[in-house]
Amino acid sequence: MPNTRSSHFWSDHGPDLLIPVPAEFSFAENYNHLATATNETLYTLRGGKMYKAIAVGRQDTVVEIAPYDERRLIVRFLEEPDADSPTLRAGVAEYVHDWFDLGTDLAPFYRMAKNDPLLKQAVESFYGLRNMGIPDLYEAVCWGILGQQINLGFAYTLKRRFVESFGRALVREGETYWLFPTAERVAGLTPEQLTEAGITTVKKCEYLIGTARLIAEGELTKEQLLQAENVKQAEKMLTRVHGIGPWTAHYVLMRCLRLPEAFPIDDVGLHNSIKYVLGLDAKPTRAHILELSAGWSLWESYATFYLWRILY
DNA sequence: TTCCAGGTTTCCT
DNA sequence: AGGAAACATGGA
Repeated sequence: MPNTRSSHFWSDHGPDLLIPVPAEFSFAENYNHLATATNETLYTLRGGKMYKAIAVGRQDTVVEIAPYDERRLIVRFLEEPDADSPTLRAGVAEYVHDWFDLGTDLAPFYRMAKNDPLLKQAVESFYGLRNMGIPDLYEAVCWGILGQQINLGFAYTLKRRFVESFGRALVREGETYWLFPTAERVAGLTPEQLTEAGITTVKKCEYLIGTARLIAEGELTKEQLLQAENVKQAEKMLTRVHGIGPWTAHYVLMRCLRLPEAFPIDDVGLHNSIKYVLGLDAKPTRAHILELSAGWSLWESYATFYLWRILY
């Protein structure tokens, strides 16, 4: 978490914000990564720029994100009367910082990966790609649940139905931008309301509501998870929740809490990527993956993220 | 029709 | 603790 008390890590540029990026950063690689998502609801790519609705406290806003120079991003507010609000500006800057994972120094990862047979090609091809995350805990949990045991295309369809039924639409400059449904909103829904909205898998509906209640009641928070002694304990805090198994737990720890050693080892996409890179006839066994990843210590999440990227 | 998809729960030694 | 079986839905 960047320090925003004594001095901003970002700076004002008229009504816009300038946000510094690390050396190991490529706007184009991150843009191309976002572009691989088909049917995405929660951001828009247009003319080399990213557009995203962001909630800061009770305030909703929409921003445009683009490269400013080699070392900075520029963030422009779209039709935002409160663009001079310090809390809104700080909140947006922190969100962007978190979304792009700008606080991680990737140099050690690249030093390790350039000698790793599985990662070598990926880190060359996608140099500057960050683990673009899901800062909101409920959104991260939902995306994990929605993605369980179905193909990714259908998962995006379910997410779109969920967001467009229970999220909030913001219209700016003639375009619509969506905010993910809040846990507070979904906590008050019934499974029937979700199935009627097109979430055809009943179990997922129950899980989406159950986790919404926990999070809305403050019984599952990012702060609690970050206080865990280690990844094993954080995993346990998550897997005791109905609908969250080992895969979803590590997915959330990787994309939201950003534990570097989070490792969704049972992930089918990871298996397919390893199979592809090594030219295997069949998907690797768990033991084989443990062997291949022995040198990834504290970079398991980034290794997984880069291997996923290969598949698209 | 069969198989698989960014798994989880339940039940069983 | 660790493994097998049941589970649900859409797309290729």
